[in-house]
Amino acid sequence: IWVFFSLFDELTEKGITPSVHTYGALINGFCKAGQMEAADILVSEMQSKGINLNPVIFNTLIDGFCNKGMIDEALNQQDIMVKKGFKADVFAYNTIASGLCKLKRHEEAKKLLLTMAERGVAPNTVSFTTLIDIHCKEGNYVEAKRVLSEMEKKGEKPNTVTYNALIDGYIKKGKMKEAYRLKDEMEDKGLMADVYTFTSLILGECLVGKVDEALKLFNEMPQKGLARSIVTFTAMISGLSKEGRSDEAFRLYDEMIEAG
RNA sequence: UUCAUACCAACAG
Repeated sequence: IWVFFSLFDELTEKGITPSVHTYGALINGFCKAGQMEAADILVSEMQSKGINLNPVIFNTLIDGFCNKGMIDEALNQQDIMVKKGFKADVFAYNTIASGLCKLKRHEEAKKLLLTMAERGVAPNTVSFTTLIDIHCKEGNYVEAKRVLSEMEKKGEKPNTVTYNALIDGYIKKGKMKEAYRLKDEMEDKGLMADVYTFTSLILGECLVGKVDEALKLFNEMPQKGLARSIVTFTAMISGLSKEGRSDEAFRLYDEMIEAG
């Protein structure tokens, strides 16, 4: 980090002034790495150079603090943003809601997502998807499905992430038929099932003890041009081993290592 | 330049 800052200072001493976007990208990098102190330094630097902060920068900081579980500091940033004359936008709300979710503060997250409209910020696809995901994680796929209809009624289009969140809610409850139905539904809408969709379905089949069905999905992925992730492999491997099929599990393990 | 989805871990029970 200190190497970075000295190089960065050198650049600016040579009269190269980074743009807001450059700062934004750097701040985002530090936020993603959890280096909020470094992000803060860049923000101060921008201000001392008279570069105006924008809502994106604030949202980036809010996300960084949320991912560290520092909701209070995130809210503080939102406060500063508002005091600077920016409105808390849909990104800010979505980010804080998902931050609350990570801390298992589901009720507060739901309340935020349900009241943002009254506060003049229209929920978008991400907002609804977050809400769907919360209901699913609480095991309430019925309510989650209702939110899907609601968002469509309001003209917000569900995307692959929306369906994936919903499908995961169904498989966790062993509702495989309905999960496949949702997959068909998304494909009918031109949304392609991705590695998340398949991994959830594989996990679901394992949970209901249909490991062969899971294997079918697992083998279908490469044929569809989908790369299986480490998560896909571990789900499949643990499904096999729970059924006592350790030889197949080990074979997949080796395959996974070879594939990198 | 910013937000949402899959496996797994921990104290306690």
